[in-house]
This record gives sequence, C-alpha cells and structure tokens, in this order.
Amino acid sequence: MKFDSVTIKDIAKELNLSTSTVSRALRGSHEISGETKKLVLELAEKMNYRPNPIALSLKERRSRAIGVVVSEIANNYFSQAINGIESIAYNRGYHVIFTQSHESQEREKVNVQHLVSRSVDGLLISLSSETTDLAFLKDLHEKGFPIVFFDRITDEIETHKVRANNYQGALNATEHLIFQGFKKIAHITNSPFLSITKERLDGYKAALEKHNLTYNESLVKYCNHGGMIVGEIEEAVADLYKAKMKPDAIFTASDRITTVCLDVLKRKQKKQVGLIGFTNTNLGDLFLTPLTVIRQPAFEIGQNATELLIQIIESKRPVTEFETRVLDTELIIRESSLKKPPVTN
Amino acid sequence: MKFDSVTIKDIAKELNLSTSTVSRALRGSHEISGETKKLVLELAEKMNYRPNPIALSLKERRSRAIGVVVSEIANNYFSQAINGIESIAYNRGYHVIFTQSHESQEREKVNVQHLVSRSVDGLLISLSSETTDLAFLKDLHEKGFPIVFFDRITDEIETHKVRANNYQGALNATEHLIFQGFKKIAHITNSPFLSITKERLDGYKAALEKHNLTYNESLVKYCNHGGMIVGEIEEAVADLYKAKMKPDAIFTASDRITTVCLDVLKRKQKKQVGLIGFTNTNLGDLFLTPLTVIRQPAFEIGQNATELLIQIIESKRPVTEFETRVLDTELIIRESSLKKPPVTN
DNA sequence: TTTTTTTATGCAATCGTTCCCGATAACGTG
DNA sequence: CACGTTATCGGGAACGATTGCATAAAAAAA
Repeated sequence: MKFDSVTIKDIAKELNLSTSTVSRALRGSHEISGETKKLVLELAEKMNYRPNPIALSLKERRSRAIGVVVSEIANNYFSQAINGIESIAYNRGYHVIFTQSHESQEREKVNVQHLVSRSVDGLLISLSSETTDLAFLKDLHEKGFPIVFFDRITDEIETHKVRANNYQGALNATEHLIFQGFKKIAHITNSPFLSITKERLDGYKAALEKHNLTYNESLVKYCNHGGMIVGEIEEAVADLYKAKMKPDAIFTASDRITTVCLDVLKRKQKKQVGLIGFTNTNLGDLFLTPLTVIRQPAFEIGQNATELLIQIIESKRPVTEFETRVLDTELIIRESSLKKPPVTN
Repeated sequence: MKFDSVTIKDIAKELNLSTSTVSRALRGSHEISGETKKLVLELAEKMNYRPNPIALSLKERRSRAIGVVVSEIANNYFSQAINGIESIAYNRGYHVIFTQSHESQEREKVNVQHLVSRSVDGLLISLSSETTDLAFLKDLHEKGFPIVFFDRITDEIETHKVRANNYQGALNATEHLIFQGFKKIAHITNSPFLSITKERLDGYKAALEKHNLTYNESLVKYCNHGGMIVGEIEEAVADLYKAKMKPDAIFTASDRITTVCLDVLKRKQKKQVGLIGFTNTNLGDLFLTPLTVIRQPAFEIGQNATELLIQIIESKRPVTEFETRVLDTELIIRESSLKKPPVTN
C-alpha cells in the first residue's frame, strides 16, 4: 500500500505556477509577490501540504534525526536517559531513533551502520559490554561524523563525553559500607572492557585503601555479559561464597546486577549481607530489604549528551575542542546497607 | 558538519562506467558481464559503499521503517513489547522508530504526524490514556495508511489489533482473591477512556457476579493520567479508605499503579490487604511482600502486532479483512494476594 | 557476406525539493 | 530613446538510486 501525499507540484499545477515559485512562496521568499504568496499559502493549507522530509534529507544531506545506541531499553538507567535525550531533541526539532545492542558488539556495529546509512545527523552511544573493537566508530569519527559518548565511554576516541562520577559514587558507597562496620566487601561488576567498570572499581579500591582495608582480588567478580545472563550473576555470588574469604557485604555495579543479586541473596537466605548497588530503580523502598542505591542523574546525562551532540551537528566548522561532562551521583541509604545485629544460627 | 559518503557515482567515475551499469552490477543483474560485475563489486567493497536509503525511500516511496507510539518506554510492559517489535522488524528488514506520548493526547498526535511525515511505512500504536479524539488517526487510516493497534486499542477504527485477554486476566485475578476469602475487593484502574480499562473492569465485575458478590462502584477508582502522577494513585487509595466500605483487597490494573499502590500500602502499614496487579515486572519476588501479578505476554504481543503491520504494508491490494489477536495472560501467585491470619491491633 | 540474435552498456526519466541562473516586464534615469 | 534597476517568475540541474528503452558491438545463423 503506497500512500500519496500532496507535493509542491500539485500546488504548482493547480495554480499554473512553477514549482520554484511555489517553493519560494512557501518559505516566504521576498522575491514572490504578496498576492502569489497568499494564493500559494492558502492552497497549501487547503490541500494540507506537508513538505516531504525524505526529499529534503536527500537535498540537504541531513535528516534532523539523531541515532541512539544503548545496550537495553528495559533498564531503569537507560530509559531515564532516553527521556532526557528526547526532551532536548524535540525542543531542537530533532527526531530520535533508538536502538539496542543487547550488549552485543556485533549488534552494536550493525545498528550504528544502519543509523548512519539512514542518514542520522549524529550518534549518541553508550558502548556494549562486549565491545573491544572500536574501529568502525573511529572511522566514522575521523570522517567527521558527529558522535557523543555517554555513560560507557572510551578513551580511544576524542569527542564530547558525558558520564556520572562513577569513581566518587563507588567510593562513597564503599565507604558507607565501611562506616557501617563491614570489612569484607565484595564487588560484583560489569565487563572489564567498560569504562564504568574501571571507574567504579577504582573508587572501590580507593575507599578500601583510605580505610586501611586490603584489596582482595577474589572479592571482585566480573559479569562479561553485563548481567544479561542471569546465570553469570548467580555464578559470581556462588563463587564469592565458595572462596575462603566470604564477603560480609556486596557492592554491585549495575541495575540488573543489583536486582538479580538481591534475588540470589534472598534465595540463599543471606540476610546479614550488606548490599548497595548502582541502580536507578524507583522501587528501592519496596523490596523485602529496602535497597540502598547509588543513583545516577540519568535524565540529565541524556540531556547533556544531546546538547553537546546538537552543538557539533550544527557547528559550521569542524569541532576540535571537546569536553567531558561529569555529573554527580546520589547515595540513597536504606536498610540493605545497614549493619544488622548478629544472629545465631 | 556534513558527512559525505560513497555514492554509486563515485564508483561509476572511477571505473568509467555509467551509474546504471554500476547499479545493475551491484544488484547482480544478469545483463552485466561477469568481468564488469566483479570489478564493480570489488571496488564497492573497497570503498565501503552503502546504498543511500534516503534516496531509495524517495524513489520507492517507502522507507522500510515503522513507527511506534507508546505511552512510556520506562514501563515493563512496553519495554518488553518493544523488544518483541524489534525482533520481528529486524528480521524483515525494517527499522523501528519509537516515540512516547507520555499519556498525552497532544504529544501522541504530534508524534504520529511526525512519524508519518517522516514517511514511515506503517504505525504501531498503543493509545494514550488521555486520548478521546481519534480523528487524526481515522483520517490516516482512511487514506490507506497502515496502522495496527496493540494493547490499548479502539473500536472506532477497523484494522488489525493485538491485545491480551484482559477480561479473562482480570476475572482470574479477582476470582483468585475471592477464593482466598477476600470479600471487599477494590479495583484501581487506568483512565476510563482506555479499552483495557473496560475489559479489565468487566472481568472484575464478572468474577464478583459469578461468586455472588455485589459490585460496589465506590470500590473502583480511576487514574486519569494512567498513574503518571503519583498523587492520583495515592488519592485513589486514600479515598478507598475514607469510604464506609473499606477494601480488604485491591486489584490494580497497570504496571505503575501496582507498584505505587504497593508503596502506598506499605507506608500506610496496610499489611492485611490482599494485592494483585497487572504488571510485567520481573521483580515481583523481591518485594517486601512478594507480589502476585497478572503477566501479559508483552513480547509476543509486540511480535504479533509487527507481523500484522508488515503484512498490511507489503500487501499488494488494500487490506479489508482485519483480525484481532487475543493472547492469554498468566497469573503468578505470590504472597501478596494470600489471605493472612487476622491480627489484633 | 549479410542478417539476425545475443550481450553488454549507456541515456534519460523519476521521486520531491531547493536554488542558481536567466528571462520578462515595468519603471526610472540621463 | 537607450539603458540600467527592480520585482517576479520559470527553467533546469542537483541530491542518489533504479529501470525501461535504445544502441553498440560481438556472436551466431543464414
């Protein structure tokens, strides 16, 4: 089923004018008489004329659309970030096309190529946890294609970046656990390839060091699929409890890892374990043990990234000065991270 | 910053061929010699040629993109449905453009117009809770534009529709509460304009009737903003407890209403109240009181809707026979809906 | 050798829009 | 009266790709 809409030609024919005249009249050019202009405008209104954005894209070589690649929409952090992106984009007259990598490098690449070939004017991307090869993004960036990274960024490409202060967030979280009296704090985190993983790990280490606790590698577990596979988180927790040094608290590094970990702990009846996690869920209050969280300003991160991207897109000359914006996280303390009185069992 | 990519012309110039020859070689036409074909293919590969879909859209008068309008991505039901939509669309070679109405009729309309002017080939829509005026969709549909409704559908437009069996789901849920011994079952639901609201209300009523409980209007509360405003849910719960007949159980009709209601009940210390709700959260097990839910096959609903839409889009002749697919819900029983032994207080 | 057939390629139109050039007329100026 | 201005408007190329038709050369058949 094709779908015919009114074109500039239809108006031209109807009025016995040329398409150029109609085009100019529509855009209010000064070289069209007021009379003709009025005629054209009225007919256009009457025929419900809408300029064809496809034709415009072809001609102008821009689409007024920006592409977004995230790992998963069904993630509190990303869905909030998306709302931030949308809020800015709409005001500036851009469409937003969202895609999901599902933490797969391959799908990420396909999506990027898809978006680019579809002539988006720029790209907002948060890398998948699998991604190690950035060649395709580098190529694009070197050709002058506007890219802004947010959340999961990379050092390998120099452009605008927006992220949370993961180091400080992790430091605060770990320190909070230490203040509570926990001594053997485990850290279950994302794939080691991700920037956020390193930043959070560094914050975790810094807190330990600051309080004279030794860093123990066996207390750190990586989930290479970013928690997409429930099993890997279960395995991480199991490993933690198999080792000689069993944790008395766990600091988790992502939305999904946190909730799955909560579930595993519940099933394992580990009620004494302190838990704190990076997550943007709004449901922290409702859990069996209300959840202490490090909350990222996801909405604002999305907004900032979008502003920067549009800035590049609309810049007349190539942009060579880039900035990295870092936004603070928020620690919301609830019961899960509090030290419980010992029980006998 | 414009962004030049390789066109068919560049290849033609390089090889001293015409664009037509290159085009045909690229699509493997039999009327191009093997030698030329090979030359073209190799150069195209080397130059990393990608056909310009914008140009194709203009020529073919189709974009191989479908538009989706939902109320809110940050909703378990919709994010799962989106995954279903994406899974089918991807395989069939379609892009998907998601937009959010935020339960606003105005934004819904703007989004639809946006998508249409951007030449999507069809539309997948779940109506906003505010929507009463369907004129703009009717116009579109009458012009032959492919539209499929899912979840929140309408009787006013005759096209393919996909939804859950809300009636049966609500009936089962209510009946389950009745079996548990609850007698004064309240129902907090969405805007009365929505199809799902009526369907679920009818199921609720049917269960009451079946078990000889009288239907009491004061036990039914509507949230006109679909729960987007936390206050309206709080108010609904408060009203319920202000009335003479206080509920001993609550049946909630949406993702957000359910979780907010859980929160309100917790704050109000209403531990004896039975709760059951329509929600697709995966976290039901983790709540203070593990949550009994009616789960919709959101992923499959998304898939079905997409299949039907593509079927219309690719049909040679106007489609006049439409179907409505109804998928069963699943009742997952946990603690929140079980009758607790009475307490003294 | 001539005619026919086959093979391989180019030309040009098309999609909807913009915009660079020209073209025409009315008008003013020296 | 000749020429320059100005105001209006049309012609046509361009954006990137496809495709029906024409055409040239080569091969086959007569």
